[in-house]
Amino acid sequence: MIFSTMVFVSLSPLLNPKSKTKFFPNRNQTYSPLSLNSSFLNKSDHRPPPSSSTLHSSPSSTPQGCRTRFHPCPSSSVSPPARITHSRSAASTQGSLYRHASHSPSTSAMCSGDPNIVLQPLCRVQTGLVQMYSNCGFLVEAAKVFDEMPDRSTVTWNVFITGLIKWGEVGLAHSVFDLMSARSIVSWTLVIDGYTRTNQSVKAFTLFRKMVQVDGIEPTEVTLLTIFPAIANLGSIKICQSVHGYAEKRGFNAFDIRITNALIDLYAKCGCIESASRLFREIPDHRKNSVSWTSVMSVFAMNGMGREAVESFEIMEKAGLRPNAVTFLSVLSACSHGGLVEEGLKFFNKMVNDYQLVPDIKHYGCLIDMLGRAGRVTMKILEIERGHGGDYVLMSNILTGAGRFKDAERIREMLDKRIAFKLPGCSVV
DNA sequence: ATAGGGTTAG
Repeated sequence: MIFSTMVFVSLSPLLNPKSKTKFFPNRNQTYSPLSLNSSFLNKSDHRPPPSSSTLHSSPSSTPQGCRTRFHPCPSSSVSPPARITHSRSAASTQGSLYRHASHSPSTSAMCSGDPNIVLQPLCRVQTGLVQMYSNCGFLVEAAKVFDEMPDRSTVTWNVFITGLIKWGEVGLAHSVFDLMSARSIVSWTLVIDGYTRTNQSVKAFTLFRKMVQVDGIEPTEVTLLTIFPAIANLGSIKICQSVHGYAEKRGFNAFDIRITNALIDLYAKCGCIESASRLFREIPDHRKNSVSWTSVMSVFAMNGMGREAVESFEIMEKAGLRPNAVTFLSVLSACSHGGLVEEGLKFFNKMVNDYQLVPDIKHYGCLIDMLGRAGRVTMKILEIERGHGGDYVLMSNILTGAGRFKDAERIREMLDKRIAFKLPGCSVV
């Protein structure tokens, strides 16, 4: 079939054994998923060294700037023993699914010879295979199954595109997307999302615009939430406004609080504080959730409006909404920028004691920044830490990173003393 | 059967 050949050609980099290693950068042992008792995917365990040129046809493959969850590590997410287990079940599943198909309720229909009904279960099984391989990072295997499928549904294509994007092959995913004859909104969203997450904002927005303007396809709320970070990255208030208008016109804004919250953030990042806070004010109170408040607090934080952020926090709390770690980060950042040291410390206390939230490096970063402006850095932080069993080592590392070797040294000493003090206590118990 | 992050320091 011509179509199949086209797909094959476009996937040839994936099917090229030389490119295999690229997908398993952390793999320290090689074995194939179906090698145990499958012959239809013949794998070699002795592959030539990676040849990046076979795949890097465009800079889009560059993983730099990608968010981490975008590039799960194959060897950590799927451990070798699990893989072997998986391999066995994959191979046996294949058989059992086929058996299942022959005993399924549609057996009579299949016997009647209706090709559509016969093909559907096969397509689904193979789609499942493509998905399984894609999720595990076995893109070559996924491509092979995909290529050899006699019949592919839109879901098959989407599943394969998902796999390619998940493992950083956005450019390749786009090529596959281009070959589709019937793209669903999921297909578009996937590729746009791939570009957004790899910081290819122009490509993301170009594709989004093509989808809406040329192909006349309506985005879903997921598509919009996907395109917002790209627009924020472009920093264009004009695009921000036009997308906002679109969302408003289609009713997204009214029916999905997530869209409104994301728009607040988008306006702020495009430098339009007034629009951001107006958008927030226009949300009916009963629809405001903690993310809405957090978003508006971060708008205040960006502009040194500490008082307003503190005030927002209090209103939010009174409304019975529970702040999370991000909420506290916003308010701490606002306190830091607004010079509200006492308030900032109070919020940090509240976070740890009242809400039992564990501060991370960003919270400490805010604290350091805040206290750094006021002087007295180390002792103040240690006061907090002593009360709440915080992480001295983390603190010490932060200070070392900031060039405060002397302070870091002192913290280590205190840590040692603390351990020395604690040990006898433990032995009594 | 397929997307599925509202908000994350400096």
